[in-house]
Amino acid sequence: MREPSHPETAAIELTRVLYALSDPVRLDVVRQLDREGEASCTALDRGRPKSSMSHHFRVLRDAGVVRTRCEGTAHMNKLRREELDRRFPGLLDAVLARDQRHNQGQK
Amino acid sequence: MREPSHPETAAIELTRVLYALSDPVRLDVVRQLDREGEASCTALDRGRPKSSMSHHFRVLRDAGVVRTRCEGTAHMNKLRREELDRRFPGLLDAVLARDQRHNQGQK
DNA sequence: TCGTTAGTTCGAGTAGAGTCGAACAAGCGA
DNA sequence: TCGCTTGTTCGACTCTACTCGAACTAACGA
Repeated sequence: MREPSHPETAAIELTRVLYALSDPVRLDVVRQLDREGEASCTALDRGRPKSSMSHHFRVLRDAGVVRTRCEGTAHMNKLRREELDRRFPGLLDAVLARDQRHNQGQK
Repeated sequence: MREPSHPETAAIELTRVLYALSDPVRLDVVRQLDREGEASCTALDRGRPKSSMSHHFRVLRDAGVVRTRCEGTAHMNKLRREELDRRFPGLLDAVLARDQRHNQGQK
């Protein structure tokens, strides 16, 4: 299991990012990464099967939303914050900020 | 063909909006609406079949991204800008701003 | 080297999208 | 009322996603 491939910043596509973020499970993962910084796949699965999570991480990786780094047997994931901010200024802020308001104010 | 139903502002869901915007055809429609204000379905179809466009407008409507108003036989669509801005501040700006940069800088 | 742990890959099942032609419905003008 | 125009709905097709168990692979420690 060598380091998985990631798109370069310039190759990150808006529609793919939006698509990656449009799934509740993946949005949840992104939220957690935003709060907790870097985390392994298992730490973010909330009890969901490994194979399902592996699928979602792949989508997030391929879209350029997260970067995965191998550390022993664990795969550490983190948001590609700066790169995304540079490429789509304000997008992640809007998605995640809204999220917090949603969690606090509405529920 | 009475006025189609639209979700209330408070009922607009982030994941559905992101999903609606993640399709190139729909994103293109949203771009055009952003530039041109209000427009009929035909004016935005770029030669695509009516049934396909009808599908996309439905997705955009159901997600709360556009509002459709009947005017004679035509259906006029417009972005629900203010409502979206209120519910997800900065989201549409990020999506559309990036869009323009993309169109200008890259193409 | 043998487990153990952490993820990936595969395969199958199910559901949902996008595409498009054809038929339908509604409003308008002649 | 008869067309014409504009969209919607329906049905069929194809493709892709999500889900999850099972098998596999890689790294680490004892």
